[in-house]
Amino acid sequence: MGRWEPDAGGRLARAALELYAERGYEQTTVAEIAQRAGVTERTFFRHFADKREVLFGASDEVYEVLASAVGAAPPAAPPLRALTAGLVALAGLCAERHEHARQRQAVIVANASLRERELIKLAAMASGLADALRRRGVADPTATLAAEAGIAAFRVGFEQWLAGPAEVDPAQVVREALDKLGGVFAGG
Amino acid sequence: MGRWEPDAGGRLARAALELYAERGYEQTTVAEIAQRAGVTERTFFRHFADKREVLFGASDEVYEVLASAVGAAPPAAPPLRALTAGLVALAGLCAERHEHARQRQAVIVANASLRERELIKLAAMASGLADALRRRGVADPTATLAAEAGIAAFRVGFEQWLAGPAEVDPAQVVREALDKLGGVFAGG
DNA sequence: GCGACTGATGTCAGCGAGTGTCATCAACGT
DNA sequence: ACGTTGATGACACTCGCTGACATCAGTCGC
Repeated sequence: MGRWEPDAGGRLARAALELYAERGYEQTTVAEIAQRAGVTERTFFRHFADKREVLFGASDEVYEVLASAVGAAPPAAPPLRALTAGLVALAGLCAERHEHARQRQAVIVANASLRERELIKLAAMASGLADALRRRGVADPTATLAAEAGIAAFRVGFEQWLAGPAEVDPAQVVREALDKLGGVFAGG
Repeated sequence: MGRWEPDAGGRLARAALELYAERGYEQTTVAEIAQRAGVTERTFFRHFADKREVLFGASDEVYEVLASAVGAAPPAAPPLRALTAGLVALAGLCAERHEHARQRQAVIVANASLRERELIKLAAMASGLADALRRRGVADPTATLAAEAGIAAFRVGFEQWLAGPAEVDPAQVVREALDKLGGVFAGG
């Protein structure tokens, strides 16, 4: 065993989510989070770039899943098919964590600066998705547009899934959102 | 004439854009902006909620133009037609200000927290756009999806317009972006 | 074993964003 | 003239965040 309790980052992330949920993001100070995690304020900022980032640490894993699922689609598959594969894989990541995702989302939507941070994470996802489509030979601006629209559909589907019961398959809800979006442009 | 020079807010907004462009957003302090505008730091925060908001003051006007153009489309027009009308009207607002828009955009893309703020403004536009579509009888989640995708297309078109010569009509570029996006879902 | 090194943490000083509060004083209405 | 209003100044304060240096268990080379 080390000089300190292990997993300081994990303790900080859990303490932060708890406190943000209990009393709100703005009413929570970094000093309080650090105290609950048993470290100093300075250590918080060694693990997370800022007070918001503590809720978004898992983003990196997400980019990889998205890109590899898009790349794994059959080479002859049209862009929409590859896009769907990526977003369905993304949805799969959350399937087992309905309650955690719901609590986290409740904290985020309750605060404007957390919503800002979420939006830039989604934009980064869209950017990575567009990259993955370009690697499949989809040209710009089509790749960018498809990625942006796809992420929008994902977001809408994800919110629907959060609002519903835990048994529902998030991947299926995301598929349906993409279908609906297709209807806007195809059916008029 | 009042006790002070008039239009303190305008002077602050101009001073801020100048300084952000000259030396970067993070290297500029609010005290410096206030000094260049001839007021105190406290006065800056009476005119703008924070250091970022000084670049986004015109947003309110934007929401109104968007909503009224969507509402003004013929009642029988399909959602895509109404959506296009709104985004084209929005593009028209910028037509005369190519250089100003370009400088402002350069400042924004150079800084992550300014990009965050821009994204939440765009999300607010999408939300208002979805409202306007719902008032036309478009049901959710179609209204939300169409609005999100439409804003994505607007953004892509707007960036293309900024990158090109000032004579190009931004409305036309936005139209083309929407067409391309339609191709993803229609043509496969 | 012993010393050098590493790496995560603590400690402290400090800057800058943003807020609450009260004072000031031209303009305006009565 | 007199009270009111509204924009501003002045000042103290909290909190997010950073840089610099100290500390010390574990580890590696010898």
